[in-house]
Amino acid sequence: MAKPEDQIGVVAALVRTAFLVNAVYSESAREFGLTQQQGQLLCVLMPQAYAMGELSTILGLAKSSLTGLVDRTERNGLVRRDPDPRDPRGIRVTLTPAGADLADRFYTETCRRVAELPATLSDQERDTVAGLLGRVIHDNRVPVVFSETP
Amino acid sequence: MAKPEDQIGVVAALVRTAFLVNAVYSESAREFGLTQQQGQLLCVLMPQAYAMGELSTILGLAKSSLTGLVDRTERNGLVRRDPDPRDPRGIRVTLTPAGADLADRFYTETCRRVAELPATLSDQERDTVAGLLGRVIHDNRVPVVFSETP
DNA sequence: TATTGTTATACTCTATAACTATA
DNA sequence: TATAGTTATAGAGTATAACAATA
Repeated sequence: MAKPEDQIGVVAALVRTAFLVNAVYSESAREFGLTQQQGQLLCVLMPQAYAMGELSTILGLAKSSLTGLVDRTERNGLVRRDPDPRDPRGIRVTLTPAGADLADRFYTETCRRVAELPATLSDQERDTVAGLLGRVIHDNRVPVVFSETP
Repeated sequence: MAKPEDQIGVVAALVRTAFLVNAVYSESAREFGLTQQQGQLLCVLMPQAYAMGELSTILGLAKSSLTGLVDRTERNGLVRRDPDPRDPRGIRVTLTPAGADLADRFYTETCRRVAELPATLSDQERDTVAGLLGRVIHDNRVPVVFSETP
């Protein structure tokens, strides 16, 4: 039972929730032999391929940081650089079959773990949180780094 | 206006909110010449000093990772290693005056930015989010890496 | 000239294993 | 023996600046 003095403000609630989710995400990635960043890259690529510049924007990283991340993930056989047929300068980063398989499994397990976090909320309370955070996400134009229906 | 098809599940809501808050936190730290990790260390140390092992638990890092983080933050003049009077093996990591000052300013500005994220929610909706996430935090024993009343 | 992506360089962050010093 | 913390090592993540190739 939450006592009144347990009530925290929305800022601390958001920051500490982020810390919690982050820890769960990292731990899940780790158990699949991924870093958090590589796991995030795989999740972004699940629905479709992207150019380096697009990934840079979506993930909020400098382009050269992306080069390194894709290098390492490619070296692990999880993604591939395909030429962009419409622009010889560009490439499309795509999941390999092994990458798609691992992404599926990582995604499923991470969803399972994150879903456990609000275990003590009622179904209706979970819907309420989802709806309100969904508006925060929408209004702040958060990129789709993790979609519920991949 | 959120249309029904904008409704996302609680898992995606949590993961994408974490991504958003993380980006804001990092960006704020960066503008104060801090990394996200150093900023987090300062925030944890605002209310009190801690031993290395305690910080390791609070931040979820290996002890040797803490050694490096404290080394770099100490080199920047923001924290200090004080001997633990009760155990010559132990130390207490403490904010220096410069560190306390920077922590205050970083904390205040970060709060301001995070508080803007739910700008389009009503006061009551913000309270609802805070209450529900507060329970998630409580039930998952999230360490106090960021308190609302430092 | 502007855009796409990579390279070179320099840090920071992190973990594992081995170590020192003290309880 | 167990605990507190550091060192050694290796790799991953990140940014800035300079670069190459193409539009």
